[in-house]
Amino acid sequence: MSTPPVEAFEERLRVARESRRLSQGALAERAGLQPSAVSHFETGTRKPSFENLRRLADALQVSTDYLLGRVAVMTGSAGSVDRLHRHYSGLSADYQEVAEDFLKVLAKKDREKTKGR
Amino acid sequence: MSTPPVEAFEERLRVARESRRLSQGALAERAGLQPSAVSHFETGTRKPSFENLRRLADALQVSTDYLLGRVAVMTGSAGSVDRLHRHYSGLSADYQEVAEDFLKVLAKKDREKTKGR
DNA sequence: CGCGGCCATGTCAAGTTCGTCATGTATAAA
DNA sequence: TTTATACATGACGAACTTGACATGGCCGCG
Repeated sequence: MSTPPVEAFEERLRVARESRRLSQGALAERAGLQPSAVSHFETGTRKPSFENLRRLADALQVSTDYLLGRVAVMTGSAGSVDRLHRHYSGLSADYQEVAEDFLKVLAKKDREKTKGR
Repeated sequence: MSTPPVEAFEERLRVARESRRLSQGALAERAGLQPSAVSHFETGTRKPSFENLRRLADALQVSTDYLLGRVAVMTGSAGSVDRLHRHYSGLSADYQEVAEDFLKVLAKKDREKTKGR
């Protein structure tokens, strides 16, 4: 709750690039792109294609999930939830929904139970 | 040393979809795409755009890094897995046990459903 | 047999990104 | 001022992806 939420792709690309201390031109060279292309990406006038997204992520050494705004940080694996996760991630999509609904209900029940301290 | 090297995007998309037991049409519906588009992606005749890559990853609950072939495993790390975890970690200890047992049963049921490969 | 789900493949117009290049602005150093 | 760097912006045609369909093959089920 300290840093402002960097959401959009344009901002995240710029943040990642500046954290690497690269100019747009330098990043462009690393990624095999035109300097103007990088500028277009950071100003939001263009979105990178499949291939160029990969190049940007490679050149910047960041996850594409971060660039796409799918995750907050560029860290990967968790740790303590693994048992639950193992069971859950193997489920079919339909069953994942069932599992999520069930947990939601469970959480609500739990909260009610602990209502009066 | 067991699984064949799934490298290309087309294969990874297919693997991820099948692990969720979704038809191309079902995935298309979840991602808001045409069924034919999914087919094109899996046969390699098209590459998804920026936006559609995100949709596919969201619908399949996989990382875009996995789909792009940037990492070996498809760690969820976004979306419903996080939501699930949030609900789960807030539970009291005994409720966590209930949740885990439920998930185990669910996983077993799911496996039986897909007995024949 | 026919029917329906699943999938591959193709066509079409419309939209977007591509690389390339030119131009303009701003800042800083010589 | 002159020079250099960094960046924004726009135009251009080529190449690509888009959604919306259509078509056909393959298979399992009644």
